[in-house]
Amino acid sequence: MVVSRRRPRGETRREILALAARLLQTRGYHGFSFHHLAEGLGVRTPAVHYHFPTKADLAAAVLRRFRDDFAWWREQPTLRALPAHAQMEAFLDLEARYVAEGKVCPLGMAGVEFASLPPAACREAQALMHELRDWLAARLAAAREQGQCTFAGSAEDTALAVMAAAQGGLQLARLNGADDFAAVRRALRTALGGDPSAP
Amino acid sequence: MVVSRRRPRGETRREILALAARLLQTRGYHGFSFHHLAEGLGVRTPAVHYHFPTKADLAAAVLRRFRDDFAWWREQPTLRALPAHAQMEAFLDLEARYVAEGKVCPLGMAGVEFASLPPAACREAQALMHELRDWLAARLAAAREQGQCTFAGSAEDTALAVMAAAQGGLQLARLNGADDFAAVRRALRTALGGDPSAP
DNA sequence: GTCTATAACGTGATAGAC
DNA sequence: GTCTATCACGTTATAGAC
Repeated sequence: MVVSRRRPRGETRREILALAARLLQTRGYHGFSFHHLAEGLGVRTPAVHYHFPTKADLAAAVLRRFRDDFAWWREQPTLRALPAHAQMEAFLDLEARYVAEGKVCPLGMAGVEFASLPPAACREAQALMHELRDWLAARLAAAREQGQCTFAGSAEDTALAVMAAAQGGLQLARLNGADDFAAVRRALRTALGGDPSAP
Repeated sequence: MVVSRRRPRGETRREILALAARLLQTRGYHGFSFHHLAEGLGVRTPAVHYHFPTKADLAAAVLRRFRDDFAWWREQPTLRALPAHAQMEAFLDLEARYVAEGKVCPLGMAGVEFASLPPAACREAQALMHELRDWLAARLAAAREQGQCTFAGSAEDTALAVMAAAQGGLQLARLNGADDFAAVRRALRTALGGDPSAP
């Protein structure tokens, strides 16, 4: 016999993670509360605590899910079929979507609030950063080797610069409008020796 | 007759602004309280409220002071005597000092917490961003005209990219160590056509 | 799994003495 | 200018019923 539920099993947990991710990317860790979460989901705060005992648990889980999502995304056949430089553009497309949603990069949030973030959340953010850096550096190195890019300097330095420019660009876009992220992206394309007139 | 004070007139206000700036750049707006300020200054919280009635007032005043400091800095004769590209390097030196102090760029903090920041603070941050962007774009345009840089694309786009990379680099440095800011800076020099082996 | 109720605490802010 | 005392409120978190 099936007991009726307002949501399927595991659905509330997923919705909490999704809303918490959005709040983390728009208001920062200290800028939202369990009340924001509960209100947004149509439940009470203890329901949230049932799924994530503490706010620190929740933040770590959200960042962990960013890592999982990235690991999944980068293994997609449709992505892996693309040339290396197009894979990097696809990553910048992800960031561009954040702009449209008024969000910043989770690594930007973590960087700004690092000193006041729960330790477990810091560790997840650091792991995400390493994974993203290594992936980007590999794409950049391959793109240069295959003549799709012409940047000088090491792929590792360049990967960090691309990450920094992208997350900084998201933040500038919040201060001054989405065009500023587009401007940063144009400058990035120019600097990497690709085609600056691309979308 | 002079009444003795623990601090000279106006000194406490300055110290509050300095400590608040440091806390804003390390913990974010929602990551510090009047208690942090009072404890750090050896006073009680109402003493802070005397100088800045609300936290919103304080945040706006701190960002206003960043604007004033930048306006003063960029007019210094010793800076203005430098070639345009060296002026831009001097700006990156300022950011590098933040790295050593474990701070992020105030514009990064404002970008991340934008949606939960007091309106007056948002306006000051936006004004600072515009002033910095215009100054950087002018230096970059002059540097290219005088053959000190060789970047392609518009000076405005490039200025935004430099700002984004610098503030993103500060945040990455918090996650993974100061070397990452140095790496971003190297990549920046390479991309702008300067000498990447500079300090 | 979600609820009501409540505890325990931190925070922004004010009143009024000194 | 700074203090003590205090307030109102929001926040994280728990207990126990359903």
